[in-house]
Amino acid sequence: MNEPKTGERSTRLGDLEAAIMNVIWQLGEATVEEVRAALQPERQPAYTTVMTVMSRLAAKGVLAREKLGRAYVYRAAAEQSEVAGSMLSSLVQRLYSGSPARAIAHLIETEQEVDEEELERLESLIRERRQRGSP
Amino acid sequence: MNEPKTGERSTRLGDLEAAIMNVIWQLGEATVEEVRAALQPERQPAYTTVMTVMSRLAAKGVLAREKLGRAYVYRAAAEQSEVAGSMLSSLVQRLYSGSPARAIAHLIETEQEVDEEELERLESLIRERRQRGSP
DNA sequence: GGCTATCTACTACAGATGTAGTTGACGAAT
DNA sequence: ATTCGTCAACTACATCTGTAGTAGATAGCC
Repeated sequence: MNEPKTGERSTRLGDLEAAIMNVIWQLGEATVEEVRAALQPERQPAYTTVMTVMSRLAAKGVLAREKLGRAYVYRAAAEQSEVAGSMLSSLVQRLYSGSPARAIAHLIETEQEVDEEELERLESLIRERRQRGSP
Repeated sequence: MNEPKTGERSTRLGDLEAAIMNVIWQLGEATVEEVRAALQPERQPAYTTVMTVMSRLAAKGVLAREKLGRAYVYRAAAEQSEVAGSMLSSLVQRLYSGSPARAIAHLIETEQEVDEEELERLESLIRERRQRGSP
């Protein structure tokens, strides 16, 4: 007696769940075993653990599954940008109370993996944003 | 029998916890009742709920408390930038697998509260970052 | 000095998540 | 067909978080 479908639940993902979704987004589709193998070596949960979590993700509607032979093949039912975006926005909302600038600043300042190319891309995004104006 | 102190636990905060920390960071210090009053009107949990969560935050070392008269006065034991930063980094790590640029892009593109002034500030941060080079 | 308001401490419980074992079905190998 | 490996389903349990009631201490009021 609840609605499972079309909406977007809060889509709050835990650590393992996020890690699994990441694998799926990267591989396009994968079986439980493939996901398990693709997880960080440090984090190699039991097969059944991965399966349980993936089932739950499917139940939540974030993953879709299809029986292929004996095993299920899982695909993402929600886009990375959608899920990640909503979680990111929500975190910014909660921790930076609606001031994303500080969050962005933190990322620019502290994250390692930002190379020149990306800096340029960000600059052009800023220009675009400015163009768009701030109503 | 575990070590509570100097380290930084994962400092993973839930929704209510984050909301409470936000109030504390803004007010500097506050009692349970003050925090409760300062929470969004939509979200007005019972007094005891706020107290329980604040006690837990104190136990985690994110809040410090001091008895003032009959009530405790709570202060932050961790800085906003520290906690928020680590949670943000961890989320980016988990959901953008170490590619913060996409996360930043998302924020620049979708968040409402980014005004001209902030855009400029971000640009100068990017310039600084470039200066620093990418080791 | 009781009555009442205000606080903290203790206790409880539900939902989400991580973790994993057990069981049973099914298909392959011999 | 017997055995073995693979997989899903079910079950279980621990931890974290949100939520809140109850009990007990205490201070101020009359």
